[in-house]
Amino acid sequence: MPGRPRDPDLERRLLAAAWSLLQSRGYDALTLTKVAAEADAHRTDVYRRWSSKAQLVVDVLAEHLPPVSDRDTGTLLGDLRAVVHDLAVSWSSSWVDGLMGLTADLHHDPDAELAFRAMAEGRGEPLRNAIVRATERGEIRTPPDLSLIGDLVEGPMMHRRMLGRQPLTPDYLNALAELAHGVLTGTAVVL
Amino acid sequence: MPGRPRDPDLERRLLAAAWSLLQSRGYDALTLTKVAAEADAHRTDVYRRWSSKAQLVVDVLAEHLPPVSDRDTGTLLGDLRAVVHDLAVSWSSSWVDGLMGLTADLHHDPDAELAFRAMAEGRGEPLRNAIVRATERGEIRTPPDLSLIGDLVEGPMMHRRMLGRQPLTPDYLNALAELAHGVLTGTAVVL
DNA sequence: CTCTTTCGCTACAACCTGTAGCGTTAGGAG
DNA sequence: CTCCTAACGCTACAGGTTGTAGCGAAAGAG
Repeated sequence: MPGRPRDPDLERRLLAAAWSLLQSRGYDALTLTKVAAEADAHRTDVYRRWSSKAQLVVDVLAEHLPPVSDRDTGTLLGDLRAVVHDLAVSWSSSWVDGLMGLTADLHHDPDAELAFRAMAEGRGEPLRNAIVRATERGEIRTPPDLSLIGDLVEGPMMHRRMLGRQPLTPDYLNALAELAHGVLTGTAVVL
Repeated sequence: MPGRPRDPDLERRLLAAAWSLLQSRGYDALTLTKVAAEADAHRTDVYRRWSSKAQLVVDVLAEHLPPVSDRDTGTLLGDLRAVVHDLAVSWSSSWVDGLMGLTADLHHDPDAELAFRAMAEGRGEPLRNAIVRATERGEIRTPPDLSLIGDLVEGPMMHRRMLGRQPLTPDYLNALAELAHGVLTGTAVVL
């Protein structure tokens, strides 16, 4: 390919600047103008790489989101507790405030939405794997509706953080894990 | 109070214009400039009444959100189904897309956030009342964590609509109602 | 060495926001 | 009926963001 190659350092600086601004000011206050300024670059450099603020932020999140563990604890309940805990770390971060703004933008940005969904999908894999393991172990009889379970695990914490703006306490997360466990195994849930 | 009284018709026109724009274009595309234009008024008229776009939209929503029924069906499960169904109507509306943008703005708008929370709080009352009735009926032994139950009922549908962007089917809603019923009564949930 | 693409930089039109200021007007207070 | 005050109609401004365009200069690929 002829032509001057892209400067990888410039890209790195822009991503770092975006991440920094995302943490300190939040998504809404994050501006491509400010990103460029913080990266000591030009606004046009940002537009040359990302077609929108949402695209940029999705890339930034994919790079910095704390991972969801996928280790086998030996029991379904243990796995669920691990997954719930790791998801809660992300939902407890200060920048989740901005997640609302991001998902709002995704509605007019099909490409960014696709990238975002791919990322979200990947973060749901540990939960699905835990269910597969539990099924092989015999802890689960009938195969569950994975989509519903996903909503069930992440939905309440999303609701609590975004609308209720309350913290996710260990007790709360434990209740969530036991709830999912009860639903998956068909046993009574005692909270 | 001396002085020229406010024009109630002007207020009505502005609210109607905002509601119209909110439905057709969504929250993000809604602009105080456009609201004023659509209402055949001046931008300053909007600023004189609401201090921000979020405040205006909260007022609009309070006026137009479909209500949540609070009637006694005779059984906890029936009440839960009714409440879940009514909540789902709101979460299925097209403008929920804009809810993300609104809640994003609420973060820098304490007054609007307060008004929004008051509204959200009110919409949670039918659920709480249903639990009270079920407790008096003897369907519920130990008083549940109302906050958790609220997250449990509304969280999954919020998650499904906002992140998954999937529809809320009758089966899905029924599963949600039975889930809440199982948790409240301490019985096994069979989905 | 040449050619192509990126880069640095400036500039532009378009839009929205929030505030200010001005006469004008309507209606309550007296 | 006459004040007097606040709302109204309207214009204007400063500040910010967006997206795009264009240019010469630089850096590698071929």
